This record gives sequence, structure tokens and C-alpha cells, in this order.
Amino acid sequence: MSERSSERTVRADAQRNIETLVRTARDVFATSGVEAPMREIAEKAGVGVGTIYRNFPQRSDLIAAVFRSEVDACADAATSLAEAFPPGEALDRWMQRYVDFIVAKRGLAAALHSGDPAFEALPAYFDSRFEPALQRLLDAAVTAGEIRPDANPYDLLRAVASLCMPSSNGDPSAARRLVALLVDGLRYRASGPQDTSVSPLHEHDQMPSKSSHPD
Amino acid sequence: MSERSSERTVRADAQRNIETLVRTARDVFATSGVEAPMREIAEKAGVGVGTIYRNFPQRSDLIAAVFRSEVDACADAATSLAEAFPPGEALDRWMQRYVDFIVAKRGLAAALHSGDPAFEALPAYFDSRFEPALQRLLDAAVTAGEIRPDANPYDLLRAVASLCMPSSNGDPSAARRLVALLVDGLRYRASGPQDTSVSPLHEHDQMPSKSSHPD
DNA sequence: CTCTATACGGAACAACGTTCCGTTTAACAA
DNA sequence: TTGTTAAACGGAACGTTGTTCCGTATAGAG
Repeated sequence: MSERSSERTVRADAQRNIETLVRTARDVFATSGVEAPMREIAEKAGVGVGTIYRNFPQRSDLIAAVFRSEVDACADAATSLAEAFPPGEALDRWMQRYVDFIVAKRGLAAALHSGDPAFEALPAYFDSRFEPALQRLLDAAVTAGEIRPDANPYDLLRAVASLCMPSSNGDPSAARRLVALLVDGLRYRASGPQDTSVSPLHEHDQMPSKSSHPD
Repeated sequence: MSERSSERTVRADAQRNIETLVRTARDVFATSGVEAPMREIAEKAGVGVGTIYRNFPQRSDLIAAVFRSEVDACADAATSLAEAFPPGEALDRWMQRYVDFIVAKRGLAAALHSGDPAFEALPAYFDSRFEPALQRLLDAAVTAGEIRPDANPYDLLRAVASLCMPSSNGDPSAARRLVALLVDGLRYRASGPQDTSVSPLHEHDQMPSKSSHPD
């Protein structure tokens, strides 16, 4: 074994299977729901069920792995967007990306509250990835004078998640509009180049009177 | 069979079993969670599983029946409390009763978002029972000059539910205090005996003396 | 190449939701 | 009361699930 003493040797096929499994499970959960049978995932991934259970001792471990992987993908998108677009647009685009994440992962989010100990660390992971990511986008937009300086990422993440919940309103497109409205709200009283009509999706002046937090 | 045209003949033992089952299922769900096996419920109720499935063709139907029954109990409590206490105190007590309901039924609430068609009508039932119940309590308190007139039951119900959710904060006693604070907020600018002291945390320390430690 | 720790596949097991059917019984008529 | 019958009963049996087990295959070191 020529590996570092601090790291276990992982056989290449095993590593490949782990990645394939998480990807396959993500797709199967998206089409068949989180309660899709393990056998279906194993079959679609081209492995036996034993292979799943060696890497993910419980079903919930696989779900948690998928969740973490999707959180990573969404958080990493913040970096890419920040490099590819000016601060304000990067913020816009990431918020809509985050809406997609929340809407797509509603099924998983419901499972999070099931009390399974495998999910206990996920909310903290969620925050640890999303808060800094959004903070950086906000800071950049503030520095560019595109938004006001008093927004905090925690509240924004929670507010958007609330707006996307079915108890708030079941329609995803409504959620997108409301979130766009929310982000436009950040532009009010920005310090930079004064531009009163900013957002691309700006044809509705209905403000949510009170921000409740359903669900 | 001599049956009334509008009403089906229901054998007495069947009726008894239905009631026993809903009561038993409520208790089992409370102690073992919503995913408790049907066999356990059947055994504890002293019936066979067949008896459950005749009255509740699907597992989710039994869950829905328990949910409805608990909604009824909580909504009916509003009437009893309104008769037994002055309007302001009745409102206080019912809100805490409602907190108990929300906290106890978190597990069921999570199941509601599972997409099962048996649960589709439950949110509407929830509103149809709780909104009028709370409206009556609010009206009485407004008439007595104990609270301000601009509270609406829908917002209040949603707000309290949010405060009780683990994402907001996991501690039930914190939820109770926050809800008490919320209700005290309603008293600000009431028309009746003026209370200009803004300190919202009066002696509203209804300590949860119950021995139950949920979660 | 050989060797072996590691990973593999899928049959087997346990526990679940649900169905089925022979047996019991409540309710009514005589 | 007794006889009759539709309704309700219990619980074995069925199909599907999560999970375990173990004989087999193979990646990687020497």
C-alpha cells in the first residue's frame, strides 16, 4: 500500500460506484420520490443492493448523501455565477437557482423532519454551505452599490424557503416571482448607480404585507 | 334490511370499533410515531387487522381520521373555553391548547406533505375548523375591549404554527412563551382598560407544568 | 504472474401494508 | 324466543420492502 497512512485505500471501482450511486439515487428520487425502493436504485445504477448497503449502511444515509451533494452543487454555483456575471445579476441568478433547489428538494426536506438521526446534521450543513455562499454574493453586490447593505443571508434563505413551501402557495412560478420581488426589495435604497426599474421580472407591484413563516 | 334512505344501518359493534380504533391509533402514533405498524394498533385495540382495513381501506385513511378527530377536539375546545372563561383568558388558553395540538401533531403534519391523496383535503379541513373557532374568540375579545380589532385568524394560526416548527426553534416551552408574547401583542392598543405599559412579558409565565417532554 | 484484502451480486430473511376468506354475530321478522 | 341473513369479524396468507449474509470476483501490491 503506497497510500498515506492517514487515508484508507479505496479501491477504484468502489469509488466509482459510490459516485454513480449518489447520481442515480438523485435521479430516481426526483422521478419516483424519496420512498423509491433500494432495488430500483441498485438496478438503475447497475449494481447489487449489497453494494449500496456497504457504502450507505441505512437507506437514510443514501438520502443524506444525495442531499449533501445537491447542497454542494447549489452552493458551488454561487462561485461560478460570481465569476461569470456582475454582482447584481449573479445574485439574481443564484436566488433562482436556490429556488430550484428548494422546490426540487421539497420531498427530501419533508424527510428531514422524520426524526431519523441520519438527518440530524443536515440543517447545520445546509446553513454552513449556503450562508457563506450567499453572504459573498451579497457583499459583492453591496460593494458594487447594487443593493442596500442591511440584508442578512440567514433571513433571506429562510424567507425564500418559506415562499417555496406548498402551504404558502403551491405554484412554483408564483414563488419565483415573489423571490424576484424580494431581491428587488434589496435594491431599494441601494447606494450605487440609481436605477429605479431594475429587475427583469418586474411587472407586479404587489408586496407581501407581512412576512409570515408558514411551515 | 329496513334502512333509512338517507342513513345506512351501522352495526353497533362496528361503530364501537371505529371509535376505539381512532382513539387507539392516536395514542400509538403519539408514542411510536406515525409509522407504527398496523398490527400494533390492531392488537392494542383488541381487533384484527381486517377490521381496520374494512373501515380504513388504506393506512393513510386511518391517519387522516386521527388528524380530523384531533382537529375537532381542539376546535371544540374553543367553544368550551369561551363558555368557561372571560374572552381574554379564553383566547389565551385556547392559543396554548392550539400550541399543544401543533407540537403533538408535528409528525402527522410531516406526513401531510407526502403527496398521498388521502391527505389532500386535510389542510382545508384544518382551516375550516380553526379559522371560525379562532374568529369567534377574537370577536368576543374585541367586543370586550380586551384586544385590538385588527387581528385576523388566518395569520395568527400560521404564525403560531411557524413558531412551533423545529426550524424556527426546537424548544416547545420557547414556543409557548413566544405565542404568549404574540397574544399579548394583540392587547396593545386595545380599546378597553388601557394598558400603556409596553413590556410584553407581563406575568404571563404559564409554566408548562405537564410532565411530558415531547421530542 | 500470484496472492489476498476488498468489493461485488443477489438469494435469503424479517417486517411491513394489504387482501382474502371461513367464521362469528348483531339486528330484524315471526 | 328462535331462525335467518347481511354485516362484521379475526388472522393466515400474499406481495413488497429494507436489510443481512456469504460465496464469488477482482483490484492492486509484490
